[in-house]
Amino acid sequence: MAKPTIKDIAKECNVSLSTVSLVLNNNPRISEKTRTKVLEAVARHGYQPNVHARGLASRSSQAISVVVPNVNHIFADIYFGEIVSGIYERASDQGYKVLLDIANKQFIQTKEYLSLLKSKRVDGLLFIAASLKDDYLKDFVGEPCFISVNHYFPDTELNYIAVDYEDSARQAANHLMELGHKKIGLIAGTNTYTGLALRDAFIKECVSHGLSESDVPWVEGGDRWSQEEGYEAAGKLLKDHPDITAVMGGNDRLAIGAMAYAASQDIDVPGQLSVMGVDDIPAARFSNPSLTTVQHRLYDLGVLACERLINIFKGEIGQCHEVLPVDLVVRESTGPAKTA
Amino acid sequence: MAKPTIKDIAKECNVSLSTVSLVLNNNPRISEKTRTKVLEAVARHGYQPNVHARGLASRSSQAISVVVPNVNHIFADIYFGEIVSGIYERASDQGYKVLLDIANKQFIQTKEYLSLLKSKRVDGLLFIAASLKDDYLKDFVGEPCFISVNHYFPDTELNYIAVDYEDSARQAANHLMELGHKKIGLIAGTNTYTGLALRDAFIKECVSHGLSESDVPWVEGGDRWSQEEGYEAAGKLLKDHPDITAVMGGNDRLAIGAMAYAASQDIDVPGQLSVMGVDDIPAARFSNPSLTTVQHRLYDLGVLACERLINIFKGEIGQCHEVLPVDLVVRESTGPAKTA
DNA sequence: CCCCTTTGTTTAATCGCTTGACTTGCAATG
DNA sequence: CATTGCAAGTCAAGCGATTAAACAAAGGGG
Repeated sequence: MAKPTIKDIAKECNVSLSTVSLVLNNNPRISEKTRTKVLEAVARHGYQPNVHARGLASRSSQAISVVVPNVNHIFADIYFGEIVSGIYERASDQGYKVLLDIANKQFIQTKEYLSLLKSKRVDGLLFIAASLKDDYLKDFVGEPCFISVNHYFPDTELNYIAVDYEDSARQAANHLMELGHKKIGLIAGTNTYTGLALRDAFIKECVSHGLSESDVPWVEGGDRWSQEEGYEAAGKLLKDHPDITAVMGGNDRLAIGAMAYAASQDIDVPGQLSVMGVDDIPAARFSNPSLTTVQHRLYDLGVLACERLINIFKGEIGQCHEVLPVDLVVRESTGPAKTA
Repeated sequence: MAKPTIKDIAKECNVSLSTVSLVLNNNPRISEKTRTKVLEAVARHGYQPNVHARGLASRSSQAISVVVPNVNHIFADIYFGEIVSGIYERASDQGYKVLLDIANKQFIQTKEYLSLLKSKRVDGLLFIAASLKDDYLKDFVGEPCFISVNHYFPDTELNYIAVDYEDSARQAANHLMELGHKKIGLIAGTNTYTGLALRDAFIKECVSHGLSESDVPWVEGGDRWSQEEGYEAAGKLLKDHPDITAVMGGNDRLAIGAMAYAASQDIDVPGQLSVMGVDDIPAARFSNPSLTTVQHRLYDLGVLACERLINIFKGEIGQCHEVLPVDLVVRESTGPAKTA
């Protein structure tokens, strides 16, 4: 029989349509006997309920969309892969499918992110790490079926979930200050609010421990948060402020770039210069010297983001403004400040 | 009005349900006048047809699933990102949505890849580069709504589309032989049929130009096709065959690893040893020396894979067994064989 | 002036499932 | 013994579109 329907199963079992449906939805009102009878017939025919009929009647599609930025080679960055994997994990074990969307011009101009919801294609959206200029996300204010992942917009009520960039900054600042560093250069990515938050929190923490703002000079890391940009930025930083004894990178790749610059100038790390980053990407462990950093569990972030979205679907929570703890990971690239 | 339906639009325009539907589906039998009247109402209400109602009635879902292997940090490899981006591009401009699936244990054991089709969740599937042991793909023999991307199974009728690994091998072999190399080491990934095809074609080409099989020793590259594995493999190769003057990597990462090994042993590339790879990943251009390689246009592969699948949906083609041309890219890492 | 096309629109059947309201049979209760 | 309560099912009304087939009006040819 081609494509059996619920009707075929019902007929074969001598029960009504609705009984089959109830069995399939684990309704407790069905006796164990009929239940197994039905399930056997289902297995025998390899029956799969039609997802559209189901979605139409139940007005939910058991699917979410994951939106990633339209960056060239987006997935070259482990960052997204990790989060997406986490999302996929939780989604599939909760019976949700994952749609992939890329926030390209068409997606934004046609407001496809809203169409997806209106057309019931998905029950909700997860936006991964947009940048400062993605203000179209404001369309989602008041819309519960949406969470911004690892990004947030100050002064809005948008749902978000992110790792704690401010605490990352504080832990990093304290680690360096405890090692005696009194003049610390910062390479900051400033095209995201989380990047800005990291920069500001870092400087603030330093100042609150007695350093002055001029003891914490910072330079722009660039939009791609890349190793190459870190290399450049470190050069600028050390040229303008030859007396800094430590460099803090806005992420690990910037930090690794900074170490590469140090190596190119025969500056010993950590002997003459301490360097640290944020994220704990795999490369951080294998760099030479291995990189001290603040670990962000991005896979877990993905898992949790998905979980919160589903929590919202189920009405278990009404909104989501959550921040995940981070951990300092001390490796070889940081050491006591050299005494002048 | 909450969530307008086709009925609301029809009422407002004083036309029937079907008229609106016909307009929405660009049926030419509707007059220009009614068409614009309807479209205006649609725009006014921000109406979006319910995807489930549509799918139920039209028995198609305008969505495809892209299945990637369950590899840790899968997206760390640019490889997949490129193909997926290409697929997304063509899918969205043809009005198809893209579902992301990961071929993990659950996905395979529950035969979810079949359920997706049976439940009409998607109209078709694109499997990206599975490995030798993924024989469950045989379930798709005779199933048109499926294409294996950059991978194929010999002796089956499975649809596939892939870059030309055999020609890659031939071009590489000829490039090295033209430079005078007479003893060439090969680092081969052997956990995919394409990897095996590359290895066999490379050796065959060399032999057909007068080398003997012992002039083309090969070692296993490992399952991850990684730089680290390339480093190891190069060591083994050069230890067992100190007289080789060139190394061919099964992909760029293996080749870059081999170059790293050469550097660690103060072997000059290309002065003492030529090294080349396959793929032309971005890093190939930036390695030192820059890497000679065979370019695989993976983004284009993704675009075409998606196009072929849609061709099949439309009945424009019945099957797909296609191979994409590749191009030799000569850079700095290969040179004339050193004369003994 | 009648019949036949053509063009534009409507009618109505369907797609396959969910779900609140209703039935039935039977054991327990007062 | 009539009544109540409950467990296990069934009924039937949607859900919101698509799409043959039917139909009405307008034009065209003889």
